[in-house]
Amino acid sequence: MNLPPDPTATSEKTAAPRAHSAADRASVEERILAPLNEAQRRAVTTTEGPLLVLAGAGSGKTRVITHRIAWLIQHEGVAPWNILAVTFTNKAAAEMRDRLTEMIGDAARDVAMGTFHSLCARMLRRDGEAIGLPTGFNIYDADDQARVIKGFLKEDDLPATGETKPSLILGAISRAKNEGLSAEQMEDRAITHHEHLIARFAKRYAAEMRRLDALDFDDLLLEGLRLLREAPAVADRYRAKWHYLHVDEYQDTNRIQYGWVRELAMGRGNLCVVGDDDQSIYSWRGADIRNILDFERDWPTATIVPLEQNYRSTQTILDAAHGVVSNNEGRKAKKLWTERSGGHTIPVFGAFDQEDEAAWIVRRIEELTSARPGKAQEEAPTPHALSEIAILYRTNAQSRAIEEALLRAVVPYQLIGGTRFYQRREVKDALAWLRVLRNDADRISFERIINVPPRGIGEKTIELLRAADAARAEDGAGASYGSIVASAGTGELQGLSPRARTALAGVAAIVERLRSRLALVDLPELLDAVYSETGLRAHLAAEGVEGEERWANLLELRGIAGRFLELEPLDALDRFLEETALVADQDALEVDVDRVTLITLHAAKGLEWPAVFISGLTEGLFPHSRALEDREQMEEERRLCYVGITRAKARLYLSYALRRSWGAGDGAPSRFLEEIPEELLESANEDDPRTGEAAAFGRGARGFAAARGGIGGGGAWREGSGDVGAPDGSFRPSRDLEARRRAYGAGARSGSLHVPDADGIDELPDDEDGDLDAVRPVGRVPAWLANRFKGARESTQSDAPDTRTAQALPASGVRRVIVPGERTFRDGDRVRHARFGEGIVVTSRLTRSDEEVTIAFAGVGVKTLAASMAQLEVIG
DNA sequence: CACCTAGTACTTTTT
DNA sequence: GTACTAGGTG
Repeated sequence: MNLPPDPTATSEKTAAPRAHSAADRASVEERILAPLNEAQRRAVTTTEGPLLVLAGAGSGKTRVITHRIAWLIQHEGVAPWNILAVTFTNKAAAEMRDRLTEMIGDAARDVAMGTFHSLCARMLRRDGEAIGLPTGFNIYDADDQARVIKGFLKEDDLPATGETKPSLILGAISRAKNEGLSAEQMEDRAITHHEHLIARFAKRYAAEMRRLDALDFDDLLLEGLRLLREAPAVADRYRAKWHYLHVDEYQDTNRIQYGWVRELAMGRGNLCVVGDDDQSIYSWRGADIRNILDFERDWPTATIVPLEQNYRSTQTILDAAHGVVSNNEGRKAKKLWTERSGGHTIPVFGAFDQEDEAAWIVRRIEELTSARPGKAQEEAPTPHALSEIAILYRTNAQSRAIEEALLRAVVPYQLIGGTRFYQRREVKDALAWLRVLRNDADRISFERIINVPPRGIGEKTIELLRAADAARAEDGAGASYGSIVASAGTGELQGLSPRARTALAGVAAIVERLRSRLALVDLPELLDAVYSETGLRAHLAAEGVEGEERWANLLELRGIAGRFLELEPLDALDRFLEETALVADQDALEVDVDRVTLITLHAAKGLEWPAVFISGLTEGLFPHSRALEDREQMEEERRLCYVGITRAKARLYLSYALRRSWGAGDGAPSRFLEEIPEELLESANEDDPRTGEAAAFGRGARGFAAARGGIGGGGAWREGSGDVGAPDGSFRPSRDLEARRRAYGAGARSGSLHVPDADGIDELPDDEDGDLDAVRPVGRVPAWLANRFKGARESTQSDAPDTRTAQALPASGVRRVIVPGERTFRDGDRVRHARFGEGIVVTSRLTRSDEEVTIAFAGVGVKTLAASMAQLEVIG
C-alpha cells in the first residue's frame, strides 16, 4: 500500500512543479477551470486571503477543493507540501487525494491531508513534549473512557446507572471541554448538586487520564490547540509549512477546531473553508454553527462565494429538500437549482410496523434492480446496481428490521456503523495488548487484557493491583501500572493468592518478552507474537465456531497491520494504533462492491446514491423524541432530513411505520412529510378501498392526521383496509442475526475490513449446529396475524394440531404457526426432524414470538430449534 | 475465580 | 432488544 507521507513532517523538499511558459499556463487554466461553472472558478482562483465557500448540497464542493489545490500547485506554483486540507473523514481525504492524483500526478502525494483528530494526534506525537505532554500517549475511545469513569464509580460505591451513568458523565465532560472549559472552571461555575458532581468527576478524570498517559478524542483537539498557542516555536514551524489551508465540512467544526485552524492561518491568512449551514448536523458534539454564520465577522476581508447550482439531484428532490429545510429560521437564505428539471415523484409508504416497512423497501429494491418488461420505456429504466441504492435511518437500531428483510430476500448489503470492526471484543483485546506494549502506564488496557485469555486473574486481584497503584499515586511515586503488575508477580504485593501471583508473573513475563521484540519485528509479526505468546490463538481455537469467527477477525487485523510495513517498527505501531483509534464509520464504506448500503443519516453526509430510501419517518424517531421540545434541536433534525433527501440523485423513497416495536409506543407520520410540497409525493399505499388512495397518507384531516388517529384507537384505516401493506409473509425470529449475517456473507459490520465475497451469497451454511432451520429464510406468520388466526381457530373449537399448520395462510414455506403464549411441545414428547431423525423434547421455552425447543436426538446430540422453522413432527 | 441464569434498566447521532 | 448486574453453582 502506498502510505501518504506524514503530513506533519517538516523536512525540506525540492522545488515545486510549475508551469513556466505562457502556453503551459494557458493549458493549465484550460484543464483545471474548464469543467467548472462561474462560481466554482471564482472559488478556485481566489487563492489569497480568507475565503468562505457556501456550498449547497451537491454543488461540487469536493471538486472545488480539489481543483483549487491543483490550481495552487500548477498555476500558482505553490509547493504541494505547503498545502493542507482538513477533511471530515479519512475516506474523504483519500478520495480527494485520488482525484488530485488524476489531475496532477504524484505531486498529490505531498499535499497534507487528514482529519482534525489525526492531524492533531500526529502533531502531538511529534511535538507534544513542547507543552509537557508525553509523546507515547494512547488514544482512548468511548469504551476506554467509560472504563475510567466506572473505576471512579466503583471506588465511590456509586451505581453506573441513572445520573451517574458513565456515558452521561462523559457527555457532560465532553460538552464542557468543547466549550473550552477546564475541570477547574467547571467546578467554579457549578451551581446545582449535579453540576458539582460532574465537575468533580471531570477533575478526577483529567488527573487520571494524565496518569494513564492517555488522550481522548476531545483531548486530541484541545491539546492540539494548546500546542499551537503555548509553543510558539512549534506553531511557527507549522505556519511556515502550511501556507494554504482548506477545511471541508466547515459547518461541523467546533470552537476548538476553529481555534486550531485560526492559529495556523494567522499571518498569511490563506484560509479556505467550505461548508453549508443547512447541513450542520453535529451540534451535539460541539459543532458550532456560528463558525460558518460568523465567518465574515471574524475575517472582515473574506471573500464569499456561494455555490447554488446542484449537479446531483433532480428538481423534484431539491424541491422536497427545500420544502423541509426552509422551515428553519436560523439559516442563510438560499435555494439550490439544477438543470435536471422534473424527476420521479417521491413514493411515500405508510407501513403497519417495521417489518412491513422493511418488506416494502425490499420490494422496491427488487423493482429497481430488475428490468420490468411489459412497462413503457420510461417506466422501465435501466436496472440499478445494488451499489446504487442506500437505505438511510435515524438510529442504528433501525437497521435490524431492514437487515432481516434483506437477508430473507437474499439481497446483499453492507452495514455502515453499528458494531464496528475495531470495537469487537477480540480486536480490542489484541489492540489493548499492543497499547500495553507501547505504554506501561496504560492501566485501562492492562486491565482489559490481564485476564485475556482467562488465566485466573479476577476482580479481586485487579482490585488489589488498583489499590497498590492508587497508593503509589498518592505517594507521588511515578511507578507505572505495568511495574506494579510485575512487582506483584515477584511477590511484593500482599494479599494475593499464590495462584493469582503466578498468573501475574506470567503476564509480566509475556509483556516483557513481547516488548523486547517491539523495535525489531514488523507489525504483522508482532501481532503473530501477541496472538501466540498470550495464548489468544490457542484460546480461540478451543472455542468452536465463535472462536473461529474471532480468529478470522484477528487475522484480518494482522492483514491491516501489513499496510505499515514501509515504516520503522515503532513508527508503524504508533501509526497503526492511531489509525485504528480514529477510523470513522464512513471509512468502512466500500464503493466497488455490489451491495445495498445501510447507513445512518449522520454517516451518510457527503455521500450520494442514485436511489435513496429514508425510513422511519415517524414523530419521535425522526424527528427524534429528544428534539420535540427544543426548537434548536428540531432545526437540527430538519437539517438532518435535508442532508438525507439531498443524498439522492434520481430516486427518493420515504417510509414510516405506525407501530414501533419498542418503547415510545406508536408514532405519527413525521412532520417532515408534511413539509414536503404535496405535489412531489405519491402514495405507495394502494389498497384503501374508501379513498382510492393511501390509507395512511394524504393531507389534512383525512391524511397524516387521520393516520395518527387510526392506530391504537381502533381508527378507520386499519379496519377499512384490512392489513395495510400486509407483510409478504416471510418472517423469522430475530435471534441469531449475527449467525445469519455470516451465513449470507451479507454484512461485515465494518466494511472494508471484513466483507466476505459476494459469491457466497447463495450458499447455505453447513448445518453442524443444527441451526440451519433458523438460518434459512423460511416464512413465518407475524405474531399479529397469528393472533387473528388463533381467534379463528378457537371459534371452530378444534384442537387438532393440524390446524396449526399454515396452509391457509399467505406465507409460503410456513411450518407451524406459533401462537404467542402457548407451548406446542412438552417435555418428553417424541418428535421427528427431517435431518436429525427421532428425538425427545428436553425442554421448550417461549420467546416473544416463537417457541424454542430443545431436543435430544439419538446419535446427533442435543439441539435447540425454533419451532416455527424446524419441520418437527410429533410422533408419540 | 469462572461461568451461567435471571432480572433490570434503558434505548440518538460519532471523531 | 441488549447490556449490565446480582446471585448462584461448579
